[in-house]
Amino acid sequence: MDLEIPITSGKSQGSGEYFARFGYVLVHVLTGLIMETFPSQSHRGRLRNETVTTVTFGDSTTRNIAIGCGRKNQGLFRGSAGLLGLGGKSLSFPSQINSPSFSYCLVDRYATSASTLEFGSLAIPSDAITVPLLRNSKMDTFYYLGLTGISVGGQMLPISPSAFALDQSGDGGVIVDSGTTVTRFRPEVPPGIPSVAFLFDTKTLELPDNNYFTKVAENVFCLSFATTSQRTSIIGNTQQQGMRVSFDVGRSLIGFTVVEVDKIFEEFGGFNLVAWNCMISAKFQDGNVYEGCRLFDEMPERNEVSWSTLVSGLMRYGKVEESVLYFKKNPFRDVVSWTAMINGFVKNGLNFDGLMVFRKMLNCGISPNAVTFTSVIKACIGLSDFDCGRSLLGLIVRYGFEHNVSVCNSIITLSLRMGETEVARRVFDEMEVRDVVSWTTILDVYVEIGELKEARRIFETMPEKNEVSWSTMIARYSQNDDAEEALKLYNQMVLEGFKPNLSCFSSIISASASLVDLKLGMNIHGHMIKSGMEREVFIGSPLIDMYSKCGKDEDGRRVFDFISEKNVVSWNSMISGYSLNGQLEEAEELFEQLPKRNIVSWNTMISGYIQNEYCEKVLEVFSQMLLSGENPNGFTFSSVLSACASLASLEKGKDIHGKIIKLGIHYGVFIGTALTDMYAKSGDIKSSRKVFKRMQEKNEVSWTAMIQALAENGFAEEALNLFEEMERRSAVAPTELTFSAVLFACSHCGFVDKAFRHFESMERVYGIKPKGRHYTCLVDLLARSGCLTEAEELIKAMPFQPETNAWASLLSACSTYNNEEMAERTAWKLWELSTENSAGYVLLSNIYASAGRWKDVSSVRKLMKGRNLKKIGGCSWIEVRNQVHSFYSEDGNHLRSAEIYGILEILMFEMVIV
DNA sequence: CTAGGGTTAG
Repeated sequence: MDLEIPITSGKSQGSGEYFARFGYVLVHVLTGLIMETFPSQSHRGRLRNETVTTVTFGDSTTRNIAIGCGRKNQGLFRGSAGLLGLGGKSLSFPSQINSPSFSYCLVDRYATSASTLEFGSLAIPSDAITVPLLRNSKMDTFYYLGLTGISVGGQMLPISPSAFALDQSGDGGVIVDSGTTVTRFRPEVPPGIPSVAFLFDTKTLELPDNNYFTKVAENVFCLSFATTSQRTSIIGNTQQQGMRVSFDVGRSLIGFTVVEVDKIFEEFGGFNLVAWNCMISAKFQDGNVYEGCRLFDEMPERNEVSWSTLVSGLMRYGKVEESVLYFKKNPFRDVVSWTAMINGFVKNGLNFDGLMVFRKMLNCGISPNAVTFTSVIKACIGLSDFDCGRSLLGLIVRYGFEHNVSVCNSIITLSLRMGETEVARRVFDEMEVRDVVSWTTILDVYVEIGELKEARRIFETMPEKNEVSWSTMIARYSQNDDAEEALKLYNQMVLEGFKPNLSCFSSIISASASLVDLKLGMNIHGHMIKSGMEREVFIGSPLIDMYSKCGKDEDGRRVFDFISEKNVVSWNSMISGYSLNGQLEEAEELFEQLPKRNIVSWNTMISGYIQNEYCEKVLEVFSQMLLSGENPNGFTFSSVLSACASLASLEKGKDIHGKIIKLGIHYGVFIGTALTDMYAKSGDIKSSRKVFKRMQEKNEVSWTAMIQALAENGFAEEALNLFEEMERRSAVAPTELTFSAVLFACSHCGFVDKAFRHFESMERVYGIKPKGRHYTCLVDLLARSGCLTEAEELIKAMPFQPETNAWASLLSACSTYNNEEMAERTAWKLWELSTENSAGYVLLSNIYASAGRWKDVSSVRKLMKGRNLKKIGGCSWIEVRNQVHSFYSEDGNHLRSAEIYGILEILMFEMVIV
């Protein structure tokens, strides 16, 4: 259905006039039209992402379509469905607002939370998160500015992970379209709910300037951050002064806009003292330190509340010196302001100074209260000064706060940090009144001592939970690699109406990263955006990690660029993300740019080179690292050793081993295993055995490394014995890789029966499904033992596509056992799988040659030539003074090859004589 | 009857 809505004529004229008064133009589209566009029957129960209908608005230049978000009381963010940025800090009015290619839409909040209709744009900015709330007094509805995604030609083109993740979050549909096709992301839309939408177009109409928006945003935001009582207070005040302000906690967190705040100032001569204090507090909560200070300076009179608001506000943003200065000037130094000082120091990590302030306070004759004690206890915990903590207990009793709930809560934490978990439990048990913090703290006690089951039991039975309780459990499951359980809890938490906070997001995005589930990750990313936390460093890194693990390093980069205050962890995550996706150049570039590298940065870069098989680079970076003065740790060494193993560079490996001993680094499982492997790969099996023997702690990887080491160095029986020892000890279970090594060993001894026995036990005893390489081992074993038919049958019986190596092994055995007929068959099979495998051609032609079938030899050669293949010769190399020299058979490419061949002749001559 | 300081997770 096509709908032509002329934007520059007819009905919209009135709208133009209306909005012209505000300095910009909006187009008002009435519900009727919308409901016509989306008749109720047609969209009920339909699937997501379905093209609903074709809508054309306006002419080509003013054509703007958007689709809305959220549905009231549905989805994950109940009551605030579709509200982007609500309660978040990351309000940024994008500079692109003046860019003609972008247009923005204002959408009626309730309309969109009820139905899917909005108007968007042809193009949407990539940082699609900006959402200030505006209240239009004339319409008495709330609006938000929503920027989302883009689709061109009906195809969804998410231009940022933000935009796309927004779609994925499931609690609101978003966007689409170049102007002809609207794609709806909500499965059903309840009919009959009025919708109102506004949009303004940057191409044809003037926009309000940035200042206007910034001002609106700031002030709205400021109030959105205020507590309920702060807002109630402001309303109370303004109402007293005769102004009518509508405010409904149940409906919205946003009470009013800057327009009204300004009006209050203009028409009523400003706030009274209480309202001033509220405004200052709200400014600080919003992170606007400058504005908070300005308001403080400008206010006509101040009381103790104003002063302590300022002092704590400054402390919260790390402005310790300024805060102290103001504290000194403060004429009303009461308990609260002293406590604010103590806590401010503690917040900034200056625990000792906090305690000093406490002492000074006592010296000044000010009596501490319960809040003071909670702060001082925190300082002791921060300092790990448990003697001080103990002496505080006496003071608490003297001032009579031993039954105070908050003080007891702090004592529980103190006891936990002191390692006195039983004391913690006793304090908890003896409390007469417990609050949600008490329960959460005792929950944490069990989580900390690793009694997750007991913690879970407490969690299930505690009388009240808050978001910290949920976070505690979720974080722990996530840390214990139980991502599924973490997610289950997360979903449950959201369903029960709790809003995930920063720390919860951090855990849950790590969990989804470990599941490598992009859709899930984006879903959660969408929640983050809607909570306005997208720019936080704390969730940025796991988010980068998630995108990178899912192969979306570019999206990871967008997240990275978007973090407002990056730290070294963010940089490391991004570097690791790039190398995970093979983008080593980008990783290197970032590594170079990284302002301050830490040990993890170096390790990340090193393991990046390993993953991408640039082993020489590893040693290079490692020496750079030593030069820079950074001390390598266990991770560094195990990576560097594995590089040495790949290079089969015994000299380097020994050198590294020496460094490890010199630095006195403890031989953990990782280093031990890496050493075992390195020595084995470099051919020094004796040292390999020695290291393995000395390892105090061994895991399945260590055992596997040793078994493989023995098998590959011709000690197959010893390898098998070691495996049996491993099975007997049953402390560690063999893995897939262990079995590869074991079968390899069997194959080298010709132990057919043993091999089949182990192979069979894989699934039966250990529940490991055999993979291609295990079958290949068996095929190889059968073929080498001359059981060609059995080998061929095994290949055919494999439950999946056999590896090319399986065919190659068989072919090679056909050659050994002169089975021409099977060789031909096998060679063709091999070529079917891989035309580039030159070994097949060579083998077959050799078989023909030995049978005297010269015609066939030449046809195979021709075939090989026609496919542009060359025989890959065997290659040997030797390491001399840190340089690897490699040689092929009859190779004359080496710079000093004349000399080399000369020496070789002398050697040969001497060998003959001896 | 409204305004300032605090405890739990990461």
